[in-house]
Amino acid sequence: MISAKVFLISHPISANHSGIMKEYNFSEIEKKWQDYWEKNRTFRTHDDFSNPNKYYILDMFPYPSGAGLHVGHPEGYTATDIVARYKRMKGFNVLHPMGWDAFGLPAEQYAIQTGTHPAVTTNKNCDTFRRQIKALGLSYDWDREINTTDPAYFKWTQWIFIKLYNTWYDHNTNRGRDINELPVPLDVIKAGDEARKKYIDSKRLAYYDDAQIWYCPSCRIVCANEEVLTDGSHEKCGNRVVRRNLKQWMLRIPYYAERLLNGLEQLDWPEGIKEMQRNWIGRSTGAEVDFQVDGSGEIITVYTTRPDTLFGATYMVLSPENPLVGNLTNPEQAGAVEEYVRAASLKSDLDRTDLAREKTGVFTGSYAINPVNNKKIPIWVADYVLMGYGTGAIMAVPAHDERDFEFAKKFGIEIVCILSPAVNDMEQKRRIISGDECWSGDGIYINSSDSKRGITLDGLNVEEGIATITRWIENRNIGIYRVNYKLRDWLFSRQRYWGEPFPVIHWEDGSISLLDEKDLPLTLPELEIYEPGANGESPLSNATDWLYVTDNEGRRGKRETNTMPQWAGSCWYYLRFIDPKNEEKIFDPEKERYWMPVDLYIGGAEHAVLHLLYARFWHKVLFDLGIVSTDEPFMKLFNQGMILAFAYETATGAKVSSDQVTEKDGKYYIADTGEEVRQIVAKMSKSLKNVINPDDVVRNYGADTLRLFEMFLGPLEATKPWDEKGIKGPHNFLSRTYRLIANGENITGGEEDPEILKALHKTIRKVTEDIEGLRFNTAISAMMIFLNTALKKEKIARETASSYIKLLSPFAPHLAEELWELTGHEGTIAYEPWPLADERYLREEVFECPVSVNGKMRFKIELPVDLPVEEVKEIVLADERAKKWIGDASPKVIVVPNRIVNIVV
RNA sequence: GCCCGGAUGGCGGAAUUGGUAGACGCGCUGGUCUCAAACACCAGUGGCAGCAAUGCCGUGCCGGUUCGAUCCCGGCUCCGGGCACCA
Repeated sequence: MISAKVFLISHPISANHSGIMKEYNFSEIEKKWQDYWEKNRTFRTHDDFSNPNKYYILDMFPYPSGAGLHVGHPEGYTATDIVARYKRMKGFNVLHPMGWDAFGLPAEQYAIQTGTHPAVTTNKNCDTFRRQIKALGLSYDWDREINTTDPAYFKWTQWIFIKLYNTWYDHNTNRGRDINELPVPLDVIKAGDEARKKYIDSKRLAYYDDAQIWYCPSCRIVCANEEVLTDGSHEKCGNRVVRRNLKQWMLRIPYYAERLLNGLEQLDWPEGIKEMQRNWIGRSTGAEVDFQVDGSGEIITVYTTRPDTLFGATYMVLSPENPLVGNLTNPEQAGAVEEYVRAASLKSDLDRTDLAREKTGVFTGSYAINPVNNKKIPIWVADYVLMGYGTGAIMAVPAHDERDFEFAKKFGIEIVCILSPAVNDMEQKRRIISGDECWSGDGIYINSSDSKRGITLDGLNVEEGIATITRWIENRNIGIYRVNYKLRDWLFSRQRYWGEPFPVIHWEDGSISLLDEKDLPLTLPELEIYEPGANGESPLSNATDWLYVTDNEGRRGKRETNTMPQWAGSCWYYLRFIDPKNEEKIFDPEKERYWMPVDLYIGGAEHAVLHLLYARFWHKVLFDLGIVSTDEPFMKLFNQGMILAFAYETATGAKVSSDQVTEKDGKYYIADTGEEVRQIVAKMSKSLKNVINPDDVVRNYGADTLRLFEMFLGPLEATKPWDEKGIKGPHNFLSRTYRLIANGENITGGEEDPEILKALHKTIRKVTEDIEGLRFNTAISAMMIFLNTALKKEKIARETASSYIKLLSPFAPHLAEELWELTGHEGTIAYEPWPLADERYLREEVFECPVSVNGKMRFKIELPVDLPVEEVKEIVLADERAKKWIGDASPKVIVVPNRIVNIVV
């Protein structure tokens, strides 16, 4: 011992065995290879149609915010990059592009405050994002970079808008068609040109109309239904939205509801996302039923999913906005109804989504006739019925609908139970039948027959009842089977400067025309003031030079001053990546046929409904018009989970900025006051000051470590907390890898140790399977296990090292390139063939068979693989350790071949 | 309220979907190196009892099916996400 110490002291450098050891200098390595890739354009994608194996892998492109990247971005980008690099090594022609969804409010807000043109801000932000992304070593083909704010790009966004305008939906063939092919009914033609134009406009997928829409006074912008949260606030700014009537561009997405719904089935998407889209589309089936109004010629048509409960309909409700309200209100009730309707319109402005939601309503004084039994039922007005869904009127069945029940109870309206419920609880059954409790489940009809009208439901169950009554209604011509959707027209304009201008002119005679394709793009004018008007005018209304136009005949017109919402650019960007520089066409159809559809699309779940539904809608329209070759754009979708970060709050729940907190003995305190705070995990946000910037991580540990760490954190889809303490693990793994392989002395030329060989092939198999399944955390763990095995041996054959470097290369590409070079290879590793697992090395002859007694593992015994069951039993029962548990009993033995033996005593 | 997820050591998470629970990593403990520390390296590490061999307990809770349950079934609790007067 003593002499050894003396020896070591006298040779301090050799303290780390094997002489001079090169250290893992990640900054140098990463810089070197990023320069190499850039210089050699290593990841440029060629439209090589001769390779039938193409793989289009796409990230949801980011909005380049001023704050730059946070560590959530690299998570998805690293995942796609691993797959892209892996697929290249598998011989696929890979399309893996990146671009910027760069229209948006923040740049415009900044322009309002500072007068800086949004394009300037945007370009600066794009530069930052590009620099940060390049520092991560992501293998994008930068020659295909696109930017939605580039006129060369939004020219085609405008072009698609013109296509939407010139398309109608043929419900017979269920596809969109050119507006010139729209058959116009004879009576419309007879009614003249004006009527004909009106008819055609009523069929276009894009239309301009007065609509009651949500308006955010704080942002001075209209919002799509989807952008308004349940509590009536604007999802962007959190302020209250109000109802307004404004002329706006709308898209008739509901025409595609059925196709958008059915199309989901063929898609390899997370079930949850598909379910959210289904819910959003909100298909329901039922019937429209006509009710005569007593003593008047009026008819109220209602939509109901439960026509089978007609016998239980004891009143009707009109939405306050329903145009029939005026006609159906009798003079005695007029005051009360007017007051209610007025209050409701105010309420919809201020408090439409009142949480208390006590049912309110007022009687019109009129009655309707229930067609199944001729009974007179009162007609009410109540705001729990919405004008925008169904027909804006309902038949109310309080016995079998919770909302109607609540309303009827409050206003003392009759409750007639017509369905004996399928419940065992006799007391509950009694309550339901007597109308003291509501029942919306299945059961057997009672009181639901009328011999005069030839309708009998009694004795049937709900399913049979719905079918029977629907037939009866249709035969009697008082209604019709109907499919309904929650999905509404999509409000497609915003009162903003920084968006795509509509290629639209409004003429003084009230007509609208769209620009010619050859006049695209219509670019934005230069402005001094970016602020929108207080009444919802877009800032573009100030651009007088740009705004006014005169045609050849001297007719004067005004350009559309609204711009498109941010969704427009992201609705089709994946198509432009295919042929991003094409000036003649949106893209070359041959290239489109080769590259589409997107094989794998990765992004955050926050776009589950909006972006993904809109993009699918546009895609289907383009498909119907023969512009794209596939019906769906994104075959496989995967959502990466959010990365959360630690944040701190006081005992009262007040949030404390992370930079003010210090840790001591596992507890957290505010540095200045010493007050103890609690550590929580929360979304990264500026206000909590818990945003992690990837630049810092790259500087301290390197991009390869960051990539590995983000992937090692847990399953890609999981929400995970960012805890930088753990980053040492992946970093160590990389430096240990470097130490093993960069050290020439460890690399041998000859035969490989059988144990390492076996470990290698197991690793190849595991890593390959895990990349295919997007399970990067376990792939990394498999490589760590391999490294541990190899390090124990301190020697590794060159061939083995090469295979291992290849496995590592999609995850830690810089280090892999460096090691590839150090082990004597030339050029990039990016296109080297992916290693194959050789079954020969994977086959086992013996295995450690666990033996359990009564289901509890007791000991292990080495057994040959595939030993016949009887022999296994014999060997196991003969074992001393087994005898200890069995004693004198004669046990039952269950043998699961090559897996486990269970002795039952 | 409804619809989707989820709950496993001190922590992030594994587990071939009915067959050895806790891989891998962090952290922690001990050791080597160091004047010392950091780094690195080696060993250990679910809890309880025991010097130990070993035994008992253990995958949010209660119950069930099974030779055997983290996994399947029934009933809850809590957490995350989405939707919400959609007739």
